[in-house]
Amino acid sequence: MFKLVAEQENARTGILKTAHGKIETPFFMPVATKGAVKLVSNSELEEAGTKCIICNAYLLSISPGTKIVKKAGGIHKFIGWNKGIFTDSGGFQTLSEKFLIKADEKGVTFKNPFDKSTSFLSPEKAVEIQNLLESDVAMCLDDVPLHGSTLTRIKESAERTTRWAERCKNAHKNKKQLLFGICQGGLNEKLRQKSSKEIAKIEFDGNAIGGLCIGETNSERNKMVKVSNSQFQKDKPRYLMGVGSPKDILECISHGVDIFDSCFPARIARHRTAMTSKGNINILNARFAKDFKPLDKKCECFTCQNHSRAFIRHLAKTKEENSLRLLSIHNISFVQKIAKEAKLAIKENRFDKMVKDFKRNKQKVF
RNA sequence: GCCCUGGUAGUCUAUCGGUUAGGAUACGGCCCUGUCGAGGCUGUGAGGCGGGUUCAACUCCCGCCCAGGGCG
Repeated sequence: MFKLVAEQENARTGILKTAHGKIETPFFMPVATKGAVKLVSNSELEEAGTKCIICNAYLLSISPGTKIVKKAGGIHKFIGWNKGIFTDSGGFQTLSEKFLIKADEKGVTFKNPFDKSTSFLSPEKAVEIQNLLESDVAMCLDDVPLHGSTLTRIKESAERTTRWAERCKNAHKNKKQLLFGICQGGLNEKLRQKSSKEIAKIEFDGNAIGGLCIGETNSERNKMVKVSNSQFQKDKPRYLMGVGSPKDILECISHGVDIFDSCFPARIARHRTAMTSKGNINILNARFAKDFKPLDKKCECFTCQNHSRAFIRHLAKTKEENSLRLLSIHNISFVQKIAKEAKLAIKENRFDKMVKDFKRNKQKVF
């Protein structure tokens, strides 16, 4: 299922075996909430170096519904993606006022975002949906406390997440599908440690770190990542949910994380920001009007091989949506390249140097 | 030559005899991290020129300049 290949201090590279092939870690999953990464086609995703994406099981269960996906022959056939697919349970949507109506021990009641109906999601239901979708990796339903929650609330959510994790494990029937547990614990070291230990004990196929990237500082996040990874089995994949940026990914790889997912690269692309080795740039800036260089000098993505900053800026200025697509392709490629280079660097025992070079190269922080 | 209308940031425009002259766009900056979000926040920047009335004028009056329209 998961095999460690090489390590350098806490950083590791390995191979995750799924029903749709082996995926080398560390890897980054672009977010395809409703079955597609916004503005980017599947072939463009592949060309960008994507081996795995993550969809949202809860949202897919509302539209088009599990029946249609099943009839299509499973989620891979439905969305036309033959590589890895994780599905998120919907737990993260509890953070959004637009979704949450109430959450208690039984599960979560959500507003349906597409109409005015409501739906109920229990741990069992979340697993059942993901079983029916036939994703490669299913995620447990967790109870995520908002950033800044009281200790009482963080404790409640962590304990409930463990109970829900056990229920998810018992409900999981799809033998071809892996199931990952998720820890909580907010920013409290003891609760985070306890939660991670409890999740590890249930013996999932992989362990995820949840409840981060919701407003905490980088050092707070890194601390929690270290705490969780210290409790997780070394021979199981570790997935940090919600990260992110090149810098964050590199930092967390150095703390032993194997898998990442985030809407960040694609979202900031839609907001006209391009990631470069020297920091993020806002392509709308006047200084790019006559800049005929690619977004990033060393990038080999479709965008950088074919188009200049000046052209992309021109498209963005004139509100041509293709500009956002080109930026999305670039940012996803950029992050994929970081993950790929990290993998090689760990194998060659020079990952620490890679991180140092990366940070030195930048004029500002990502 | 005469008449009319109008001159407010780089551009377009709102309002007003008295508080920080509002907005759009442009320019600059910041943010976004298990997505219903191609979004959000923010900074710089303005009353053609000269005179008059008034306690007080971007605002009312006069002249000039400029622009647009009309008549000859």
